[in-house]
Amino acid sequence: MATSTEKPGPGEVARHIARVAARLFAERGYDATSVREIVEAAGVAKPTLYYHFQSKEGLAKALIAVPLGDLLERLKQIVETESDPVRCLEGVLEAHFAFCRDDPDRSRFLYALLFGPKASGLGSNTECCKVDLKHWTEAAVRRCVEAGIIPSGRVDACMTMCRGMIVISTVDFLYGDKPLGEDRARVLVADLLRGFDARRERDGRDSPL
Amino acid sequence: MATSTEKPGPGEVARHIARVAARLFAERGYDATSVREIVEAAGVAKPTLYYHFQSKEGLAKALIAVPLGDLLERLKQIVETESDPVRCLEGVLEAHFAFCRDDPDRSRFLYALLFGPKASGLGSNTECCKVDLKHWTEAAVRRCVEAGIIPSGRVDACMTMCRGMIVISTVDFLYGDKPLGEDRARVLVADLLRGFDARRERDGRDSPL
DNA sequence: CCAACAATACCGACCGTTCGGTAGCAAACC
DNA sequence: GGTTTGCTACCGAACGGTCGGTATTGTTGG
Repeated sequence: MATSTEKPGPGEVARHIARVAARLFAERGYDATSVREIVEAAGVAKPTLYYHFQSKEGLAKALIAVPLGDLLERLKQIVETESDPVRCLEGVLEAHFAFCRDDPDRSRFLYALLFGPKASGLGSNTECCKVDLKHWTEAAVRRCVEAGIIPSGRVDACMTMCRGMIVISTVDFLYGDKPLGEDRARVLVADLLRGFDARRERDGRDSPL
Repeated sequence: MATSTEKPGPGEVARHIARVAARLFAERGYDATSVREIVEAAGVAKPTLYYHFQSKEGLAKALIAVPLGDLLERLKQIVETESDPVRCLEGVLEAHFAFCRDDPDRSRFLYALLFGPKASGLGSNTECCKVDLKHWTEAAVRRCVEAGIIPSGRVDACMTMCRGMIVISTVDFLYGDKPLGEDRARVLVADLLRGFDARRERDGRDSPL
C-alpha cells in the first residue's frame, strides 16, 4: 500500500479506503467518483476494495450507516435524559454540530445525499434517517412546548427555524469556513427564543433567559 | 416525437427536452442520468439534443443559468425598490418561494447542486450564484438594520435564520408535500422578529407588528 | 434551399465487477 | 523440526457493458 511504510493492522486498509472514498464522494459526488479513482487515491487494487466492501454501493453505505445510527442514538439519549427543555433543544443542535466537526468529509457527502435526488441509488437509504432526524428535533421542540416555553400553536414554525439553523450553520462550516464553536447551539437557541425585533428590546423587556 | 400529437412550434422541441431533462436530473441526479435516458424519455433522437444544446453539460447549464439570472434580477429589484424594510425582507423570501413554485423539478435539481459537491462538473457554476443569492438576502436584512428594526450586532444570526427559513420551507415543499402559500413569507418574517419565547408573550408585550 | 428534425451505426474511453492467481502466516500432521 | 494445509489479504488482467459524443444519410415543411 503506497501510502504507508509499515504493515497495516487488521482492518486498517478497509478504514483507509473508507476515508479516501469519503473525501472523494464529498468533493465530486458519488456517481461522478469512479472505483478506479478511489483505489488509485488509496494506493490499493480494485479487488481489494471489493474484498472489503462487496460493491461501490456497499462502500458508500458503510460510510454513512454506522455514523448516522450513532447520531440518532445520541439524539435519542439527549431528548430522553436532559431534564431542562431549553438545554435539551441546545443539545440536539450541538449533537448535529459535533457530528459535522467529527468528520467534515462524511458530513459533506451526507448533506449532498440529504438534499439530492431521492430516486438515486443511495437516496432511499437516507430517507428513513431524515425522518428520524426530524423526529428527534420535533421531540425537543415539544419538550419546550410542554414546559410552556414555546406556544403550542407554533410548533411547525419553530421546527422550520430549528432545522434551518442546523442546516445553514453546518453548511457554512463545511463549505464556507465559518467556525462552529461549542457555544453555537446555545447562542442560536437564545436568538430563536428572543426574536430579532429591536424595537421590542428598546423597551427594556428582554426574555428572562 | 412520441409525446405530442401536434407538430411543435420552433424551439418547442428544445423546451420539451429541457423539461424532461429537468425532471430526470431532479429525480436521479445529473451524473446518474444518461443522455440516452433523456432522449428516450423525450422521444427525440440523440443528434437532436446535440443540435440544440451542444453537450449534456450545455443542456444542464441551460436549465439553471437563465432562471437563476432571472431570480437574481428579481431579488435586486425588490431590495432596490421596496421602501418598507420588513416588506422588503418578505419580498426576498417570497421571490425564492415563487421560483420554487414556478418549476419544482428545476428547483430540486438546483438545490441538489447548491448542497452538493463543489468540484463536480456543475458545482462551480452555482458557486457564484450562491454568493449573489446570499448577498441579496443580506441586503434585505441590512435594510431592516438601517431602519432600526433589527439590532446591528445581530446581522449574522439573523442571516442564518433567514437562509434557514428559505431552505427548509422550499425543501419541505419540494420533497415533503408541505404547502408554500403566498402568505408563507410574511408569516415567517413575523415569527422571526417576534421570537418564540411564550413566557414573554404572557406578559402581554408583543412586537408592534 | 435550408433549418430542423430523423434512423442507424459507430467511436474511444471508461464503467462496475469478476477471474484466476499469489504471498505470508499459522495450525496440524508426520 | 519440516512439510502440508488452509486461511486472510491482497493482485494484474480482463469481462460485458454503458458512457458522451460523432458521422452519414435522409426527410420535410416553410
